[in-house]
Amino acid sequence: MRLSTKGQYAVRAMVVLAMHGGAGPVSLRFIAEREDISEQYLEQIFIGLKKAQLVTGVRGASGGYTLAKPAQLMTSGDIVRAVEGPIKIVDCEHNGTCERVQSCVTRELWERVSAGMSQVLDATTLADLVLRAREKIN
Amino acid sequence: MRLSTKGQYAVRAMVVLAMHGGAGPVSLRFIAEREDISEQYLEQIFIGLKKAQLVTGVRGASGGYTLAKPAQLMTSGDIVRAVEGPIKIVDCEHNGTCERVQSCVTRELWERVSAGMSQVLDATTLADLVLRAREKIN
DNA sequence: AAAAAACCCGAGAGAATCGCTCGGGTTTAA
DNA sequence: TTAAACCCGAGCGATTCTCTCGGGTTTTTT
Repeated sequence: MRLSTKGQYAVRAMVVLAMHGGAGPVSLRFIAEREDISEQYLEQIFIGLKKAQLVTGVRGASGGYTLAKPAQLMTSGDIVRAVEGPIKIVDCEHNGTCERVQSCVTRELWERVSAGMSQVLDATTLADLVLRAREKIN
Repeated sequence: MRLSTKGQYAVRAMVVLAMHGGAGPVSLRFIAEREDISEQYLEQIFIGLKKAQLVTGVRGASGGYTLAKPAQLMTSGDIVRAVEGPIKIVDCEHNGTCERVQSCVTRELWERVSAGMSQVLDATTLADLVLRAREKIN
């Protein structure tokens, strides 16, 4: 029951991206040094972010990544889902048709837990995180 | 971001235990067959449950396990914590003293997510689960 | 035109964790 | 006395995680 580093790195990287918002694309090298994350690992993470249309890549020298839409319109849930897939704490195949009654009861429990997680993640926009970060600095 | 089978099995096993509550101790073999879980794996899980004083073992022939207290006084959070440790989605060592501001901001996020999970888990007692299971049967 | 910066991408390697199994106990009811 | 059941540590195969390697291609800068 633990979020992999991929999800954690993704959110941290997106905060960096959002904080350097207006000033052109931000290179992975910059983020990698700033956050002490492997640059090549970041590349993999950004493939997911790009696929989910949260960032747009700018190729060539002095390129990098920019947000694909305003930080207000992007939640931490979007980011986590982009790199980790759907937010669910257990994966049950046979939907609603369990032969064991007990496991069906627990399945409902896990779904409520997953919903609780999603609720927090979807309620927090990237803009919120940036705001908190700026408050910390001052 | 996924609960291991240990936590899932633990809750399912406890539901079985609670449903056969009054009628003496329930053997692991019974639970194992009923829930299609390895008996020896269950043993390991019950070590945790016992350590957390959620069950009491009855040794010898026709022994087994019983709930250590009423199902109303036991939450799914207690059970999960007993076998999986504290409910937290990331583990950050340096508490409140991050050198990187961004990661501290995300740390707060993960804590809120973990709190969301705990809220659901601690609000659901074992008695609730049993009630839902009985409703399903009828 | 050339070089360098940066994204793009698949494959795989080392380590950790998961999900058990094995092989031994000890205790107690029948 | 036998068998059922709990008790317990060690370990093993498979999977997943976290990252590296080695190649590209694209575009800016010089």
